[in-house]
Amino acid sequence: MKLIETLGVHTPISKEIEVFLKQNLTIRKYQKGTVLLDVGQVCGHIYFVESGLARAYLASDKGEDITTLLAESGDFIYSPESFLTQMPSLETIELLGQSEIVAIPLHILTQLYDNYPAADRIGRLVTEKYILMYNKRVNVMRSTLASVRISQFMAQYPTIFEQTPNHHIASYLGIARETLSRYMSGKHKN
Amino acid sequence: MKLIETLGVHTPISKEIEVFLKQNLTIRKYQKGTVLLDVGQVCGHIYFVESGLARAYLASDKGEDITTLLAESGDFIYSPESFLTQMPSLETIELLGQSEIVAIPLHILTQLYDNYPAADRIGRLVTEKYILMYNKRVNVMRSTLASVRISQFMAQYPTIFEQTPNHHIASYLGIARETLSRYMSGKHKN
DNA sequence: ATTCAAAATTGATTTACATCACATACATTA
DNA sequence: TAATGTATGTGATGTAAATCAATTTTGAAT
Repeated sequence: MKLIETLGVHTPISKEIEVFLKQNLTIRKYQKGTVLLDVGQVCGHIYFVESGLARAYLASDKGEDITTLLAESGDFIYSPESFLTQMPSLETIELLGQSEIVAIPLHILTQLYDNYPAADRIGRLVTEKYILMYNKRVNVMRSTLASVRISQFMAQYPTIFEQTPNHHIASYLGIARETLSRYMSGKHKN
Repeated sequence: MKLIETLGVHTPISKEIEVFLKQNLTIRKYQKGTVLLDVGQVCGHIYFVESGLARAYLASDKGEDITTLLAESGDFIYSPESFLTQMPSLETIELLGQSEIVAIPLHILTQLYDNYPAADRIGRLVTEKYILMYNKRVNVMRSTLASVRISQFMAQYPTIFEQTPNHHIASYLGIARETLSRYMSGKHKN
């Protein structure tokens, strides 16, 4: 499991925790288009992408949906709003390609945290890493220029960039799909 | 200490931890303009605002600085990039008014986490709360319209909004100060 | 292979906002 | 209270990117 590996990056993970995780979690293969979480459901799992690609999105007022998160192999994806507050989700989570996913149920996570104090630390460190990620993302989003947003994204997530349909990336970056297209083919003014 | 109160919102905080914190941390009063962290220093503390107002900012290439965070009474402020990686900070943290601050040194935090397993959980929960905050912020930043950013900010942080100079809020939201000014006085077209 | 739908490209037009430039108001210190 | 700096307000102008409108390309399904 890549998941175990990923969790162990910050602190070595104890044998007991590893066993607990292996006993309670399984990798499952899903086909492209599978919806892991739908609008209105309470997000009861954190999903870990062992392989493949997933995205979360909000249905906007005007038809078009807004991609809020893209996750590749080694990333977690879930609805923070819904999972952490246990309120119905506004987001949908779907798979962009055939993927292997480990779904971590909330109750298993709770058991983990309650039975293995060291797990809280792992959880904290993982969460801190995501703080850094979000922080970087806010800084990218603040820069008005589409070109900057695009190049930063390409540099940071080359794999996601090449595997994800352009219009999803555009909405993730908060720009029009036509704009992304023009920058990609070098047909913007200047 | 408001800090103790704030930490206890999610999980009741044990007497031992409370004592440990009270023994190792103190509220200090600083005057307006005090710089808590300067560019190039490694961020060695998390600052908690007991009262007053603080902001973090990046010096941009072109004169103008970019406000990255505003913190009011009850908020934490620090440079996540520098604190979590222990690399020199790109950000400056300064006080916008006379404030009472609790500076939490990294080594105290480490002691806390190492000696009181329950502290990891508190840390995790606090960190998770910030995930929600950042998540919301990314969504605000994605909406192109300045008017939306402004009204969301006003609704979410009314106190900060009224107490902070407009140009800092503008740069926090990624818009020109003139634009904020126009929206405030209703002199934008439409 | 043929058909159909979804995605990407490209041009024309519009617009929200940045930028520039200056004026006014406010605050801080001498 | 004058003087200097800092913050805000307002108009004029320019521009990056949104929007509108087709068209072409790609991909999926039968």
